[in-house]
Amino acid sequence: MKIASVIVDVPTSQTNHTFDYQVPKSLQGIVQAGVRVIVPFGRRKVMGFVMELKEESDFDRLKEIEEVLDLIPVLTPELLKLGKWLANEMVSLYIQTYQAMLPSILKASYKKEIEKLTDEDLPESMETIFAGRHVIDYDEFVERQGKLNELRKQIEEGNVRFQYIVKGKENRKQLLFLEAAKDVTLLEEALLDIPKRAKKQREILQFFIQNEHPIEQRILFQQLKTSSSTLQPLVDKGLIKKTYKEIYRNPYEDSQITPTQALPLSEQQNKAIEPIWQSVAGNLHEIFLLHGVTGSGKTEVYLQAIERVLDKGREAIVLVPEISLTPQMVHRFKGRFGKDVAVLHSGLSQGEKFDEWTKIQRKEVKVVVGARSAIFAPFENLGIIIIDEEHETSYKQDEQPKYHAREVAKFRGEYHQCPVVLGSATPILETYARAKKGVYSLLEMPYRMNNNAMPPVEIIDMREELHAGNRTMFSRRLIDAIKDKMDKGEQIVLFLNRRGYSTFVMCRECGETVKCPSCDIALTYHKATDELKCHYCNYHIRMVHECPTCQSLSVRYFGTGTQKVEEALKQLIPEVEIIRMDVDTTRKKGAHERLLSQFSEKKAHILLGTQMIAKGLDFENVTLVGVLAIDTMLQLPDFRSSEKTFQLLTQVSGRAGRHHLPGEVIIQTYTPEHYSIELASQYDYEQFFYKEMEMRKQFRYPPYYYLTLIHVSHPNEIKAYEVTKMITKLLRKHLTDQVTILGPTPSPIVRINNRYRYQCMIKYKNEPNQLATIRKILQYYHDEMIKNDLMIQVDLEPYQLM
DNA sequence: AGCACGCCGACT
DNA sequence: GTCGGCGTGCTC
Repeated sequence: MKIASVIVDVPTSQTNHTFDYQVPKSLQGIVQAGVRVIVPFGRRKVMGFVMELKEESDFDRLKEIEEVLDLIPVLTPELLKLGKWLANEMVSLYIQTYQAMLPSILKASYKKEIEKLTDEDLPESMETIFAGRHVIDYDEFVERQGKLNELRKQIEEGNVRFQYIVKGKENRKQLLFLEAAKDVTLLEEALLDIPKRAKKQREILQFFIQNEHPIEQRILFQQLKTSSSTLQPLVDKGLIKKTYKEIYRNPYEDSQITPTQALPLSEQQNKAIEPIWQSVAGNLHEIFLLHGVTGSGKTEVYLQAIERVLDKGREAIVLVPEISLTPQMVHRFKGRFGKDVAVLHSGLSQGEKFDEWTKIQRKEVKVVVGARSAIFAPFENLGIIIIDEEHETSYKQDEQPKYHAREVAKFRGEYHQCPVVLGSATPILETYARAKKGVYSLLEMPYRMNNNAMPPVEIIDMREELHAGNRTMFSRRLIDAIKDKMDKGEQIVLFLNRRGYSTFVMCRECGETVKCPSCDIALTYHKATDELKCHYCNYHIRMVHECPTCQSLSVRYFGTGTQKVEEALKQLIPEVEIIRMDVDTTRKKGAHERLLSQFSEKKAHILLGTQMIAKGLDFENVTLVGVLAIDTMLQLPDFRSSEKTFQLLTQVSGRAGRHHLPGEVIIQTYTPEHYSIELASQYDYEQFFYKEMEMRKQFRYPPYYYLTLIHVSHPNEIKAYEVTKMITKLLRKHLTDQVTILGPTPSPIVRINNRYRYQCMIKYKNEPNQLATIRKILQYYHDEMIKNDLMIQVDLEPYQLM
């Protein structure tokens, strides 16, 4: 096996294939499929992944692999295969797909250096840049106006050398430990030789006579109140030696985790778990939909299913939406499986993620709980994959490769012959339809634990409030209910879909709204900073008080954001304590956890927030959930808007009365008759499913048809339009007449960051030519995409039509 | 992507 | 005759 085929880290379609390299003698046996290598590529050096080893190549004059970055492959044979499949399926590049499977810290970093080889002085302009150093950065050379032709001449003359440096960025965290370098008896002898007045030295030595285990230097110094000046003589005498120990960064070090035992299962839990256990026992690949209402005890089913998997010596992946990867959730898994659990989520630093990933790679853990990308955990003996809240949009990656974790889970489940469990109270229509058809096995858990009823939902028609002269954003009913709960010492969750203070700012004289100069979207007023912010790019300006168009002073706020709700509520109920949770208050690391624990310690009456409070939270003292305005969501130009509204309402409602205290839910809306709202208030998923399926059938949407969205953007609107038009034309020409091709249409937000956005959509049932055609189109526009700032993005089975 | 090669106009 | 601009094509 002297030849390796390598996917190189050059993300273009022209290099989207393997390149063969000779494995030099010194690296034979070390280079294997799945390791990262550094290879010469043209004049440069690049990182690459070894796909396979082979004896022969079609290519002569192979170059040699220069360096191997891993001793243990970072990609298992399964992941290599998966990446290949995924890249083809998603029309993305192999290298992008493989990078997406690994912690980002494993991406190579590239540097160019200039090294001075002679003791003689270089030309003066170069000497000033070198400033006495031997090696400088090429980028620094260019930045400081270094002359390239001069550099070239010096290279030719052999006075300087030009080097490409490729490095993995990863480093393992190491700590300095001390241990005895000799036998205890020898140490005792040495103790006699140490002068009496060297008191501290004797103390240190005595410590090691009594403790044979290595100790961290920092801790020893703390304990004995000494420092390295005292230690050094002992090290010099060879009595004590320094060692480095690799440790893992432990993000959960400080939190106390109480071990838990399996809870007795309810009847419905038993019924649901039995088929999963059978599938685990028989090593059968089966896809389950666990359709259980909020509070029905799905997590306990997951935990006990995993227990069986671990008993068989196999491993488990649990995916949770990023947003609900709360400390509460992590504690449940750590409580049950202790040190066998690795946790992966975006709140971790790059280094922490890498450490958790390393534990998986080394098989030091058996269970991984994580967000989307945890689906690529490098386990080799998977026994179950669980996707909780499978309808969550965060399971679809919105960058290349635009994969959905569910599809990856199916691939891995099939590969390992193990069950995949999709859990949700409100599965997305595609999933439920498949379960109904028998493609997935449907497991129903229609009741809450302890037979708690779902909290009753009251719908308040805000139009009537307006007629009755109530111009505030709170219905009289909601205010009364809030006061009532506050009197009883119970807590309230208020949900609003908008952050900021108000949704837009408009001039009453001329009706002009203040818009972002680079995006086609109204700016949002943020009171805390007195700024207008664009939520799509990071544009922000001071609040304007004079209309930019007509110079009148009638600029007013419209719409409602979380900040404004907080303020308005404090005016109505002065004694109320509110914790506000949105992107703005949780930006800082750990803020999320801090706010939640403050609320659970009853430091506030109300938890007010956006999307992020809708999911997974479980506070026993919450008895009222209020939804302030759901209508904005229903009006979104997206075929899933009804479904998303239904899901959100159901989830928010589930936050109330989860324990002993009965709960209630109040939904304020201007469209109380909409079926999503009405059926969500009755907790009737089934009814909603049939109703929504009818709509989907009528308008040719999933699950009846598959969708592909092709999104084109360019700084010039006409160009963006023309390209999109051309693409629709090409599609119509090459695809069968069974498909519907819509477009070109402007995106819901036509301009973001000064780029105009157009799109076209393909609706199809079965279109074998589709991927090949799309690939050809991308090929056709390839040059323009690089040179002309054109962007074409392909999204198969999109989640968002924006 | 990044780099060389090659062709063309400008200028010591 | 040489330098540097950008278009074209290749990288095992």
